[in-house]
Amino acid sequence: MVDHPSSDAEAAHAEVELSTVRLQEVAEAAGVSTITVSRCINNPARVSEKTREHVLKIANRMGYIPNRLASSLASARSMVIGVVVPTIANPIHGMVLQGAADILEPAGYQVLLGNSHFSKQSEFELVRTFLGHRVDGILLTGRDHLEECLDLLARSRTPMVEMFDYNPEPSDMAVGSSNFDAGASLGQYLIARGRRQFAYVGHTGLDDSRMIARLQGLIKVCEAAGLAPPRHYEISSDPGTGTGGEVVGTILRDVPEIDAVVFAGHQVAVGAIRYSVDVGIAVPQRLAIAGFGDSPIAKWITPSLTTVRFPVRENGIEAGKLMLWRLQGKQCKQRSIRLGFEILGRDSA
Amino acid sequence: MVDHPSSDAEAAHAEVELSTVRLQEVAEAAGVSTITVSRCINNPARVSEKTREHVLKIANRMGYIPNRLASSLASARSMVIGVVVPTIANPIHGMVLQGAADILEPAGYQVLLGNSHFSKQSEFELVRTFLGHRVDGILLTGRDHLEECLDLLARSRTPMVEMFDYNPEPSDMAVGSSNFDAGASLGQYLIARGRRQFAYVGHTGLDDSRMIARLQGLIKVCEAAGLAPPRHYEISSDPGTGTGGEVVGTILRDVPEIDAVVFAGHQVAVGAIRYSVDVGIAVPQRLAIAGFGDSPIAKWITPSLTTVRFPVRENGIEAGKLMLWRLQGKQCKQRSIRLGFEILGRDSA
DNA sequence: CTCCCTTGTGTTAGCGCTGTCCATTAGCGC
DNA sequence: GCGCTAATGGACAGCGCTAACACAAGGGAG
Repeated sequence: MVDHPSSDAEAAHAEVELSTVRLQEVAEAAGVSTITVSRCINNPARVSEKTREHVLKIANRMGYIPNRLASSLASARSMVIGVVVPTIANPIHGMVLQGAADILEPAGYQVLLGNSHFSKQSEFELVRTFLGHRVDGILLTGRDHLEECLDLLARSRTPMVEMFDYNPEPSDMAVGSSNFDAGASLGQYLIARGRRQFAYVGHTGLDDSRMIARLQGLIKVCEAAGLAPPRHYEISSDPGTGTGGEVVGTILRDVPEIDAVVFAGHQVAVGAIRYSVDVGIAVPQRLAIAGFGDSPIAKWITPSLTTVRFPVRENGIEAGKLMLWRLQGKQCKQRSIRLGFEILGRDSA
Repeated sequence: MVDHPSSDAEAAHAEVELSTVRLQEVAEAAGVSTITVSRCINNPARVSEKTREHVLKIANRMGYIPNRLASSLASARSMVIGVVVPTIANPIHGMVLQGAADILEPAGYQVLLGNSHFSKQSEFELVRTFLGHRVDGILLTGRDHLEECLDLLARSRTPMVEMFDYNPEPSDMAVGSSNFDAGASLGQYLIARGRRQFAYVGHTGLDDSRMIARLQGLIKVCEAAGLAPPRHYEISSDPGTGTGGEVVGTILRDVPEIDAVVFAGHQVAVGAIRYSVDVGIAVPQRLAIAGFGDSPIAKWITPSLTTVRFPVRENGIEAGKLMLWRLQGKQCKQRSIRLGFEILGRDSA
């Protein structure tokens, strides 16, 4: 190990142009080979403590920032996880993402984000892009994907977790609550409280598979209770144009006997409560209103909204953990994690 | 250009193991050099149409996905933008991010996300990490950063946009509304409606500089109107432990003459309205309540919250545009973009 | 004193792609 | 025929890092 009396001056100069500080410069300044510097950073155990300290001190002083592109290329590990959400503007997905990031970042992984805008085609293209970046893993939202997308993922052998929907037979790994069960439980809750004739309102801003699963759960309990199946409506819920409470009017005009409306989401359900109160429909006396998903609005509206709470943040956390397990080569205990949910019985139903 | 009768068979085989399809394989299958394939993808104009079509068809058939790590390393452009937000679980930042992504993704850039959890130190570390990934640009939230962080950014010559706060003298580029002006305008609005004695409640979940700028605007108009400066309170607003409406009680006990409370955020203000209604403080007759930032809850609570709406999504969009301009080498018209805001006068003040 | 194993460090050969420079060809006017 | 330009494609040398192997030194067992 050679002593470099001039190394301080060199370091000061190097700091001016960060881009020029390479592993090799650090190695020269420290009087060791490049691989030793590399090991000091990535595999400290394989270097003697004395060398490590010396090298790291110099690397630090020179303001060395390892080039992860080069490192990833050489090692075939990018330390990046690609995450596809429908839209990050929806706080639900923000919370999932936060949960995942809170697990992945401390482990040294960075999150590459993509918004699919509820398009499976866009999702596929994002997956392609992510694979181009050679991400070490991919987190997808929902269980409904393009065949080609799953194919590509499988062929590329990139670990993948489907979030937000329970899937006992995932194409790789999955974590989420059962939307079917949630629909069934909410239905049971309503039936137990005397409701007999349901409408179900699906809407944009939620992917089809989850919407349908919730409906199917509802259908099942209706059947089991000997009730008519729920009337199925479909609306758009662009935040700008209001949340489509008007559908309540339509429903009651169509089928006056309906005494409970279940909305696929909570925002829309809140809009429906507003509307009903405004036009004088008594909630819950005349009409029960319920939804899926929770938020402060659901709690604070009058009457407050009966809804199903999903453990959103936990979903991201568990997805991150599954991914980490896989990446660290540990034998996965299970490929699919089932999360619960909770019926929040409030005033609207 | 040689004809390869067996190229189809080769392609089928290659598809099995995606990881082995390299530029060179495509080049061989197409009977051209690697650089020609590269140009077909990145610089189509430099290749004759005939060659391009032929090459792209083969690349497609082989399921070739360019390795962006290698490409970035060789070209010194990663097509990745790093974005640091305090927490993506907050829908405000989700919407900003969405705006930015909606501009950047169509231009071929991907977003690498980092959560600083309101810590400037974490922000700095994320910036270091991002620079390690050789991002082409960085978007930060707020105008308050570690000195070292700005230094590093400047030395690395990485384009950077500060979002969410107007800054006429940004260290690189900036976009946002003036929080000082927003505070002043809200103050004027309240004074015009007869309020004379203010309290201002800052809270966690918002960085200091914005909170203080809003307060300073308020102080200015109080002075100008010959009123006493606002009383300054500070609370924590962890979503779990409620939104601290109790501070209203404290304030009125401290200084009963206070007739208007301005909250640094809207969630907390909504909590304060709830509390006031519950304990029988007449809003707005006895006490005006106002906040900054808008959301459905602010509108739907009774009484509805008077607040300041910032153009959140536009913030992200403009930040993305600024970044793109810079990256495309166009002369920036301006380094700092000032966005407006809107006083939403509702029932609470 | 050899053998072998462990520990620490170095050498070599890429990872997959693109910038730069150069070679070839064709088309044109004189 | 010549030189000129423009269009097209190729050879080569890296980008900055690490996996794999090589090698030296030291220590314990036989």
